[in-house]
Amino acid sequence: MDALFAAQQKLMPEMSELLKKRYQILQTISLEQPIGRRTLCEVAGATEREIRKETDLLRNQQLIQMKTAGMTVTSQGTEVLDKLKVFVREISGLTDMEVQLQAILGISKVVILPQDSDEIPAVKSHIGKEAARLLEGLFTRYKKIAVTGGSTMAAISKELSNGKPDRALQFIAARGGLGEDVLHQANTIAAAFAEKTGGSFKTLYLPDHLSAEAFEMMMKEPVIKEMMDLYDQTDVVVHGIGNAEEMAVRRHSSLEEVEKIRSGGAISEAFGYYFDKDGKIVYRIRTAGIQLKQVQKASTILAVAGGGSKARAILSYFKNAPNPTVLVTDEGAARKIIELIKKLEEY
Amino acid sequence: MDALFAAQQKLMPEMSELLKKRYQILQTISLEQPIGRRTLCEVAGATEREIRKETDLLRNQQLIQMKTAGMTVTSQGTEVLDKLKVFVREISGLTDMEVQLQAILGISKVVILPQDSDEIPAVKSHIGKEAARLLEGLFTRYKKIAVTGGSTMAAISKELSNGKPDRALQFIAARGGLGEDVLHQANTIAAAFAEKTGGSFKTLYLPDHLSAEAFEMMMKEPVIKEMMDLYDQTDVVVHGIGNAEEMAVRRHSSLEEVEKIRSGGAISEAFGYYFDKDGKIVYRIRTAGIQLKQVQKASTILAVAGGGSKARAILSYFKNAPNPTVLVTDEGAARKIIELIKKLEEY
DNA sequence: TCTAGCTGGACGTTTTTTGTCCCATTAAAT
DNA sequence: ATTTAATGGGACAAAAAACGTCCAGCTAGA
Repeated sequence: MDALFAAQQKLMPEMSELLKKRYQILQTISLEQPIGRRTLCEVAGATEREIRKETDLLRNQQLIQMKTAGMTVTSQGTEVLDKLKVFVREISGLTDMEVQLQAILGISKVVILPQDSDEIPAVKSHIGKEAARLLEGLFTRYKKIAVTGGSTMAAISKELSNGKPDRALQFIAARGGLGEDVLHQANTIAAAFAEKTGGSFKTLYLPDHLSAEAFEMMMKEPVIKEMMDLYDQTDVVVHGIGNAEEMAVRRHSSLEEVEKIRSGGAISEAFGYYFDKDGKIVYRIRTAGIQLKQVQKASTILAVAGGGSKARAILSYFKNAPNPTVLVTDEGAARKIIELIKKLEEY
Repeated sequence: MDALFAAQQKLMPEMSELLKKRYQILQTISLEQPIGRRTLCEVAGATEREIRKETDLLRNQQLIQMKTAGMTVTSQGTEVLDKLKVFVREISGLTDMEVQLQAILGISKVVILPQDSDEIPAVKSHIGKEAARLLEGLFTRYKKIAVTGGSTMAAISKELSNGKPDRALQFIAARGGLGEDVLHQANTIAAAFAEKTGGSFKTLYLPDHLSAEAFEMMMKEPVIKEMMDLYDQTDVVVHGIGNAEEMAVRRHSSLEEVEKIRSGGAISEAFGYYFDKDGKIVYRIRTAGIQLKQVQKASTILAVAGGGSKARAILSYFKNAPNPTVLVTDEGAARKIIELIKKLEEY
């Protein structure tokens, strides 16, 4: 970092935290605008008084404006956001952590966003936005994109900008699961991606859990076979990473399954596969969906997951993750991962 | 200024004041070390609590250390002072003001130091230090230096660093006045300069006010004549600028003299000359001392004066000041001068 | 027309800051 | 050797600021 900034922080140590806090608030407003005070409190994880104090200041500084519909960021505000982006990352030590994580996880690129999405819901949007930007950067080269479900994936779809539509883009639901909340399943996400980008989408309506016979039968259906072929041609895979047990519960897995997952020591889950602490596959849902081999064949894989609670899962999944994977995560998860690694090294 | 800093200040407007305050405290400690809390309060013009709060912070930041003898600046502290020097000047708008003043006063160089020496006594030391540094820069080229009296000049002598002694340096008392406080008269100052730099000094012990006859008589004395010759060879003149009336009072001038000064509309005083608002000479003390013509012949002239109360005097003196003059002043005086000029322009 | 969500005002209750002592200690001066 | 004047640190009541929390009035959109 610049020596001048170092000196500045030496003389004003409180500056760092203050800057981060205000930046985060301003950024959240920018993302959710127009947004009211109360709503902002919840989404930014702060008390009403605090939000009020800061937003009053931001208004006096002409960085935001307050209308009856809610608060909006002014042009000056977006400019400030833009100018300070790198700086905030720097003083949060995010750049350093990104390099560390790249080494730890053995992948070529990690993007870390400030704060912890477990504590501050708005961080999920920030992650979504960053992932959306990265994904958009791939659109010119790659057109066949497989997407999974989950709230993180939903956040990405929200942040995809409706730029010039690209009809060639094709979003493929990576799994046919109906176990989850409709808004967060792969099918819905694929549709949302397609709508935002002007592309098309392919869905797969099949329950996650099928008996062996039913499964075999279905796989012979032309509609399903077609999807299987698409998976083979996939250029990009975008997926979240979940905690094994949480996912099992959310999917209403049978007791038998839960037992397998538990006894196998499963920690993480991604596109229907359960991994243990060494990244070995413990169990996979018998479902129509993308296969691990097919994922590994993709040119680029975008793994998106944030929050301290996801740290162990991320670490587990990346033990054997394909090399071209890019991870988008947040500070909370990143710090926890580094902490876990340090503890491991001590023993 | 850098766009990044502008954005930073937009988001944290309180930063600017805070930085200036802490910097000033740290700088004062650096200048007066070792210094105790109480003493620092007086010299920095702040309450005990405030000083205490800030010094506690500075200590936690390892910029100063507290011993029983007083507070001292650590090596980190001096480094921070050094790094932030330009920055503090920038955010105080001093650089801008310097350019403005150069134009207003019609001279080539102005140096402005933060704060107002009327309010904060320590600022006088800062002015002294800056003037001392400038003067030291001239030592290699110029050896014959005429100095006047006054508390400002005394401040310079205090801040002259005892670097490698230069026996060739010669400090000449510009006037022989005995009217003032001994510590602040030209003779004492010349001696102090010489002691700090390892040079020699020439003094002139003659009362300021002499009858015409006595004056003529004395001028024929060889000791005096020698001084007069020295004035002709002077390379550098360092002088303060005073308020006319204040000086008259301090010098215990006769009623007759005071009347002349008053009726002439004298505003400023420098090396025994009194100037009115247009820079015209209203009166001069009949004394053995450097002549205005001799001052004008010098290669460099260093005028040093600070504090809002000196603004009018500075403006008055510089109406006709020699071009190669360099002015060292403070923010208080500078702002007041610019304010006065603005008012003048309005009418 | 109605309702949900927005801002701005208000106010009692903490929490922090502030002003002001005194005290033991130490280094210098007598 | 003794005094003196300065130092940092501790303490505490008073003042000020910050905080949590409510309500009123308004506006945009359903």
